[in-house]
Amino acid sequence: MQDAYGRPAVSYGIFTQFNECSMPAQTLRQLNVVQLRTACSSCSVHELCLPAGLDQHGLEQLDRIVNRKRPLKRGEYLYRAGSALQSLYAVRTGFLKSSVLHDDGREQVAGFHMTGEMLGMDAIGSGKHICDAIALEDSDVCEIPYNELEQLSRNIPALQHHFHRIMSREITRDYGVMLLLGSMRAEERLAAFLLNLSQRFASRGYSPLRFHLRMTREEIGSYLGLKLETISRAFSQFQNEGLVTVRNKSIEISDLERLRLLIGHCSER
Amino acid sequence: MQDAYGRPAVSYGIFTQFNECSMPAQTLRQLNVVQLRTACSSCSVHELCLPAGLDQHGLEQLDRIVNRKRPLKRGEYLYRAGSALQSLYAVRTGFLKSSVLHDDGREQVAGFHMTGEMLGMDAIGSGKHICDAIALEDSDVCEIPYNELEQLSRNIPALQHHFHRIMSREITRDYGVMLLLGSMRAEERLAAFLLNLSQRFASRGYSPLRFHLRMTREEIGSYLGLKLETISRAFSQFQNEGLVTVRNKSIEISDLERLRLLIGHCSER
DNA sequence: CGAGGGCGTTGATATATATCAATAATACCA
DNA sequence: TGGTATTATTGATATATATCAACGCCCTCG
Repeated sequence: MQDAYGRPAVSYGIFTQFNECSMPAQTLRQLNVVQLRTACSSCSVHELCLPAGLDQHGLEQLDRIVNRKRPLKRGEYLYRAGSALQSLYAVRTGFLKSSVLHDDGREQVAGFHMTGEMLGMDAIGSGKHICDAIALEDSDVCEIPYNELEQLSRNIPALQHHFHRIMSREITRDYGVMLLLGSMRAEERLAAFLLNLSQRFASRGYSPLRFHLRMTREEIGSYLGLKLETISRAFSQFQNEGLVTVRNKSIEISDLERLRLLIGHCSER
Repeated sequence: MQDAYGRPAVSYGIFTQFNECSMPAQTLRQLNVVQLRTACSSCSVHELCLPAGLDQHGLEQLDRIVNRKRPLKRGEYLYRAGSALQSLYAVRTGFLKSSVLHDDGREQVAGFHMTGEMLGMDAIGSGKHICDAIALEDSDVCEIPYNELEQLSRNIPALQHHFHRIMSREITRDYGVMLLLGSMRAEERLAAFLLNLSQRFASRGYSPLRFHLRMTREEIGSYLGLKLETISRAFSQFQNEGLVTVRNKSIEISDLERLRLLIGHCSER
């Protein structure tokens, strides 16, 4: 097995097998499922929205059950913890977070979701969502009614398998986060986080070295099990060491390799 | 949403909806899938091995693809990270752990698995297991060839749905662990862990108040993102406060309610 | 029965990160 | 446009947990 973040062999990003896509989001935004599939058949920015391996007929069937949701404004909820499962969602454009809430008010960000990624699978077990999903910027999602997906995937083995893979990768990602939370120190965690984002941006055709954070330091901290001040300090530290140039939410990775090396060599812990 | 561990509304145990079963493991051990289902139809110690809602015919079909594996001795591997996905596994009797490995040698226990729980779902995404699964005591598992399960679940909607629920609950559990690792202090984590075990033992008909830990302090620590000394100290602390009586691996919970209250009231963090 | 190794406990100390606090930069909104 | 709230940075200090170390208890196995 390979190391946590940034290394291709094991991907802890939710859906990190996006390696071949270089279609700009601008274009993606316009297309429906079938069009997308057609336009970019080797591209997998379509974990479910347009699964690999579906034939034309399958795609049309899938397209029929997928609805375009009204776009979300920044800060709007896609769903809330406790609400009944109706649909799974795939991010078309934008950026969302999932957060789990304690009853004592503590919040833990469980994941960030970007174009092509699915969310909502946590609700299948109990029929209710266990976390809030909130748009971190204006976002556009498509909605896949869960019952219909189940039914359709009974008829389309490739869809069924693809769906299982998506669920499984979410589990894989979660294990990666556990590893991160359970055994990495602050700087390692942040490095891993940046590398993961970098990779996810890259596979969507964006620069892996320059990107814009959509979340606050506090949200990063929550995700990484750290306080916002610690995130801030770690960023400053990276900047001092010439690893990264940080200006608010703009990130430029100056030395990807050293950032990678940092993980696992920061200390023994 | 409810609190993390020990509260019924949200269950972070892998498969914690076992509430109605009171059949001793001794009996369970003898039975095959169909027999079990018949013997204990309201009992769900059978996340997959005998899914709720399957009719007799469905059960027979399922039973046909499920193989009994040769029993595992303590310390034996059920599978290793990197090995190809062949089957998913359900614990018949015994106790296992899953652990994820860094390349730098760090190990993180990602979960403990007891009777009726499934493991191996992490491998569906990539076709390879991403963690090691190791028996912590002599164990007996049944093996469900993954391809056949997929195929069968296309014909049996109840099985399909049940399988999805299992995957989803694993995700739910993982979110709970993230919450724990990301926002709880040492004593809260250990309390949550004990309450979770308590609940899982209870739903299998064992005492929720007295049980035997199958794992070492080090393994608990790894799971909870803490060092073994910290686990040891937290146990001692609980004992001093009259919450728990600890004698090596035997645990007796003396004050379940206070143990519950400890979570979220330990500090603000 | 006795030796040895793994496992667990406990103490002293070190250290990473949280907390508290002040200030600065930025974004948002009237 | 300016004012205010949010977000980010940085410093000083506190604290939780890790680390290092010693010891004792089992359990196993010769």
